Amino acid sequence: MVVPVEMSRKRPVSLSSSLARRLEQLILDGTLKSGKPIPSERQLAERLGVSRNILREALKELRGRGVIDTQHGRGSIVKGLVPNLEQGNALTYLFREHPRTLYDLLEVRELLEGRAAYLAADRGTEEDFHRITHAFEAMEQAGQESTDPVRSAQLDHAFHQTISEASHNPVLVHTLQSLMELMLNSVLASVNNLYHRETSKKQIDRHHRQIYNAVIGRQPDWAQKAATAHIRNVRERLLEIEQEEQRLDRSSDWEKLLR
Amino acid sequence: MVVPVEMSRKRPVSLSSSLARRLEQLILDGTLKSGKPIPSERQLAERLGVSRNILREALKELRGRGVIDTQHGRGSIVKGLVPNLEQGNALTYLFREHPRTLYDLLEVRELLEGRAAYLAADRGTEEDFHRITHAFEAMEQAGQESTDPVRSAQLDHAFHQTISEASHNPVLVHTLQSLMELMLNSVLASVNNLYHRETSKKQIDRHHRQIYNAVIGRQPDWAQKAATAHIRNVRERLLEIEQEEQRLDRSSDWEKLLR
DNA sequence: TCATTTCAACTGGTACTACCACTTTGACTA
DNA sequence: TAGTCAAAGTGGTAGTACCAGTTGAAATGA
Repeated sequence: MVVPVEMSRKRPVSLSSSLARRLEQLILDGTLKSGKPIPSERQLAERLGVSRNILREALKELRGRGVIDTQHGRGSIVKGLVPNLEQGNALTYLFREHPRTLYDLLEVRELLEGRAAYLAADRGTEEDFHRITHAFEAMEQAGQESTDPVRSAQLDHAFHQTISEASHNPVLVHTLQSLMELMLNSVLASVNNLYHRETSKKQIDRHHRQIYNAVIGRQPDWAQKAATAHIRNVRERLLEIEQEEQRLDRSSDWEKLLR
Repeated sequence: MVVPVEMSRKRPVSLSSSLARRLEQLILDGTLKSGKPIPSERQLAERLGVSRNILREALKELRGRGVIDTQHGRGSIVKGLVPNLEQGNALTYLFREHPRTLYDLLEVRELLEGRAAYLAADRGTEEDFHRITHAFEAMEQAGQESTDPVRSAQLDHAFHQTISEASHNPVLVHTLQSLMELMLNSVLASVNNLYHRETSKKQIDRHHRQIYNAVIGRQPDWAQKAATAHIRNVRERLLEIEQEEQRLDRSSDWEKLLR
């Protein structure tokens, strides 16, 4: 009921403003995910222990700043923060023209995933670990039952994303997300090839298990090492695949795939 | 073939938002003069024929846009209109109100700059080194002559950018660029503070020289170590500055109490 | 059976009232 | 004269009631 408001600002912070702040923090932490709807005003107001009036003022503030989008009768959705990181245009062009950029991307991703795993092991909460476990088990189970490469890629992505979110670094999360979207949008087909090869699949599964155990076991250094090794492995595999394909079809499978 | 123009206006404008517009118009017309107080909420609400709730939401919008300034128990005054046009991006606010995000960003930047320096030392061409040298010398020279913090920041940025470009990883370059734009647009003032402090400046110059020498000398590991240390140092300095500013805020509160 | 209509239960938008917290002012007191 | 303090003004919150779009599932029609 009574919500303590701590502050050290010049002027006393109004409840509605600090509310807006709290909501933003929730978005940054990933509790409220970009693109997803947020609870209704009545629910939120009750859950946060404030009147709907004041909750509305807070939402108004977020809305004015473009953080959320609201429609009468439907609800509000998170529009996402850090829009400047939508690097779509410039880089999608690059991918079309120079497929090798994929390895450059994986080079960056290797760094970021490693750091994310480190931080996740270091400052992830029990709830984070719960989500990670859930994603991991879903991935393992699907790996035994189904052979659908698309689903595998999705679960893979989900697993890595839960880990990055456990890092509690929103900039890291959003950057990785941007890179992943870029990758999935442009070269999904090639990535899927990985899951068709038994040797690759086994290796990937082993890496995933290493990452998972290290994070859950709160072993930051191991987690980082496992994650970087994982991405590096993916990168090398893709390189092999590409060379193979080039041998088979000199004239570019790539461009067809990327178009 | 004539297409009604206003068909795209699917969403009705909420009363509170249009109210905010009307109030802004009143300010533009001079009815509400800059610096002067505006009528109380109760008066305004009655005069405009709306509920006080909705009037408050409108004021909240103006307040969020920096058009008016409100104090509990006193009232609201017009701060002036059109303060900053490009303020639109939520990031400016985000970084101002959530300083932690800045450290999150620098945490990511530390990784990327380190890797960029490593790669630059490893696979940079002579031409790259030429550009880096050019940028480095310009920075050093300006450091002795001028004390313009803005120019210093620009040259600093240019130096780091030439290095990242020497990494020949476009994804890395682009990601770093995005992060830098984010930072410069939002917290330029704070960053500039760094160049005002002699001790900071000396330390920064030393780090830059270390990075430069390591890259030019083709010492990837040293380059990486120097670059990460550099960014980490910046991060810690900014933390100090922020804490200082918070102390200043509190002391100014004391003055107010004594007066 | 399938397409259509209808309606109930959501959602956000607006109004009104009562009260709390802060600031200013000025009359009253010491 | 200097200090006290209470009233009246201000913005801040809470709560209720109702209006207005949206949705989806049950009821209806062909």
